[in-house]
Amino acid sequence: MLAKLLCREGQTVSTEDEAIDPVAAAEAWRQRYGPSKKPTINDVARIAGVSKRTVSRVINKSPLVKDKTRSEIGKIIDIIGFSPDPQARGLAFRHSYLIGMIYDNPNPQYVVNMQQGILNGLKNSGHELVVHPCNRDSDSFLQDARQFVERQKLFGVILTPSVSEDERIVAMLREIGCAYIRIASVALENNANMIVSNDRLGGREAGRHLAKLGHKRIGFISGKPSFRSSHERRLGFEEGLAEHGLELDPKFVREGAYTFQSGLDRGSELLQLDPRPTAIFAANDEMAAGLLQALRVAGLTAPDALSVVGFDDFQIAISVWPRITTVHSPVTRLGELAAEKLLLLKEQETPDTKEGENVPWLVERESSGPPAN
Amino acid sequence: MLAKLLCREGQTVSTEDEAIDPVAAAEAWRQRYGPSKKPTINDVARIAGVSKRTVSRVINKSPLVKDKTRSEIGKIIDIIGFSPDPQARGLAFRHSYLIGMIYDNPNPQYVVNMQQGILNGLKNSGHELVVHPCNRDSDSFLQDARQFVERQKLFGVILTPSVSEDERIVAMLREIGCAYIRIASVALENNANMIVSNDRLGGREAGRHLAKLGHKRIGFISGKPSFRSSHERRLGFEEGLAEHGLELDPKFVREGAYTFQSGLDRGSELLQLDPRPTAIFAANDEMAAGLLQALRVAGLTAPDALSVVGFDDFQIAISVWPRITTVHSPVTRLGELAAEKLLLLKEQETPDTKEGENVPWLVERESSGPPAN
DNA sequence: CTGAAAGCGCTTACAG
DNA sequence: CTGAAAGCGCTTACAG
Repeated sequence: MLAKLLCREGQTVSTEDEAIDPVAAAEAWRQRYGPSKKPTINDVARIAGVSKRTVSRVINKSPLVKDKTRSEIGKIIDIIGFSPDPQARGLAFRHSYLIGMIYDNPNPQYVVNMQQGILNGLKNSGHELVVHPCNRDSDSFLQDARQFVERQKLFGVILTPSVSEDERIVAMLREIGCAYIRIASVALENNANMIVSNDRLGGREAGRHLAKLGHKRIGFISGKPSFRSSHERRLGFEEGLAEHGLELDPKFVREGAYTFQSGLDRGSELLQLDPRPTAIFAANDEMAAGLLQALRVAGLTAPDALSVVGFDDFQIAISVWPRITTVHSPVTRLGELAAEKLLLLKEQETPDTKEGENVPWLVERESSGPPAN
Repeated sequence: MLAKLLCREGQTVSTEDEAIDPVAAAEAWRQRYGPSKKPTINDVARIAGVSKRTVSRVINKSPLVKDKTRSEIGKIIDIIGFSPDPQARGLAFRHSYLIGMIYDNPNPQYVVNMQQGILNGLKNSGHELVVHPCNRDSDSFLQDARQFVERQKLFGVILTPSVSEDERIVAMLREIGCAYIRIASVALENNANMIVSNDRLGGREAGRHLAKLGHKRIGFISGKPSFRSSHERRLGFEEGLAEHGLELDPKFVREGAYTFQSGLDRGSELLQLDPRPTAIFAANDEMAAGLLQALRVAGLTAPDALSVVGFDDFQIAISVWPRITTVHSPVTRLGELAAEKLLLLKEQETPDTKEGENVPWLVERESSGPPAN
């Protein structure tokens, strides 16, 4: 019947008791304008024979639409390939569909993995990721961040360590009403805004590992004190040692900066001690690699002269020799979770957070073994 | 005089022969609404006593504005802190102020350095960077990219290797009229759309270096054939060798994949040859590090058993031992240049490209030396 | 369950 | 050199 109607000159005809076929009308539209024309909400409304208000309702999943109307509009949208303009939508909604990632982590692999994870979590949500490195020590730090968020009217923001630990920026975000998720080694505030990587648990594994191997003189190279993760990794490490009746001797502890060079420098210092430690836990792989370099410079090798354990499990851990026993932190997964949580946050839904889901784990490699003496 | 006027109840009064002081009016506005109110073009127009059309003209640097009007409006903008909403502007202009970076390079340091460079080049331009990893082998590769560009109505796009070498995506961008800059090892099309890293020149330095050291049996580990940079590095390398009457023996050439593991695997193969090469150029640092690992596995060391040269000069080159002699490629600078060129491209200006500005250079370290035999 | 009108914050012909 | 009106593609009270 409809087929017959459509045959007349390829046009649909509507009479009082016959409805126009929306599918056919949509196909005709696509036919007429070719594949490159981008339809608007007005095109959809015209084809469907409804107001754009109604189309808007189906876009925004309002329940106040008759099922039949909804499904017809849905079909038309599919056929003509309509997708609402995020810019126009954003203008009306007073926000954009952009997620900001604000970071100051110096490790490229951390940044890229995190980005990848966030992007995974954003997939098919219609949101895009805009990246924003920052410098917490800059005078314009807060102002830069604020301008970034306000100008782009960001949908929300994901903060990674160590800027995620900065209460100033968090206060600012709250003040301007910007949704945010903080990724950090430990819960810094109520769960709704946090993704926690539980670095302490990872540090504990490192401590247990070295203790079980029989080490007694055990050293530690930290990150900068402004990095909370470094604290957590140390606390966990000490817990792991304590389980075996050991404790960290302050004279075997040095402050690094999460860089290769700091691992090399602080490592050299520790190696000059007499007696020197038989094992050292570096708070990240980059420093552990530097420590390995220090060993070489001193004419020593791991694990016979010194056991080395790192944290992160990035490529560097398996690019050096011996390969580094380290704690694996699921960075990409953290990014994914952060993105998902941010999306839920805006939907006012209560995120069903599985507590303790992210647990780092130990990866044993060749850089650690029993103590020599 | 004006001061007196302003004293009356803090209001400005205008009489026939006295103009309102726009500065004072602007300050009063800021006073009244507090620091968090975001002004719009209408606020500026109202305070200045002009139409918003005129304000729009000064925002867009139209010459058709009287100097006095322009400077007054400029002052008001500064005082009340107006900055045009990119979303609204974009809606009217039919494009956004977002730059897309489309990449498929597997090296995190490359990606992060590139991003940083692009961001540097975008600074204070009012544009933001949205990142978009892609997979050239995916069926939806082209469609994904197209949707990304069209949905966000991107201002322009920066393509990095190897996706920058994909003619399909470039054709698509041209078809939909999206401005783009391709970053690549060699000019792939007319200069206006290219930033060239001249990898061949870098490869030549590597070749000269090993030739000068006296090596004769020289090997090469390439990247995947789909990476143009690998070709260029090899061609340059052969040029450098040729200058000294040497050429690459095919039996010392292996195909890697720019990864540590491929450097390890292909390196092991080359080391089993008899006689084995006395020097190997790996087309990137990651593979050179893998090659060093292969040496260790074989009970050999660099540079006495084998000289190793890499390419990139990333952190890995100085994290391993011996530190890798390599070719430095100014990735961050390339990103910066790409961003600047893209901005100029849209302004219809002819970019004044300094040809051959980006020249990679050799960095000598401990992994290379004279041949043993 | 649906629609006509106004508005988000800008710009662009068109007049003057 | 400047302005009133319409428009970019959406959404939101407000009616019905």
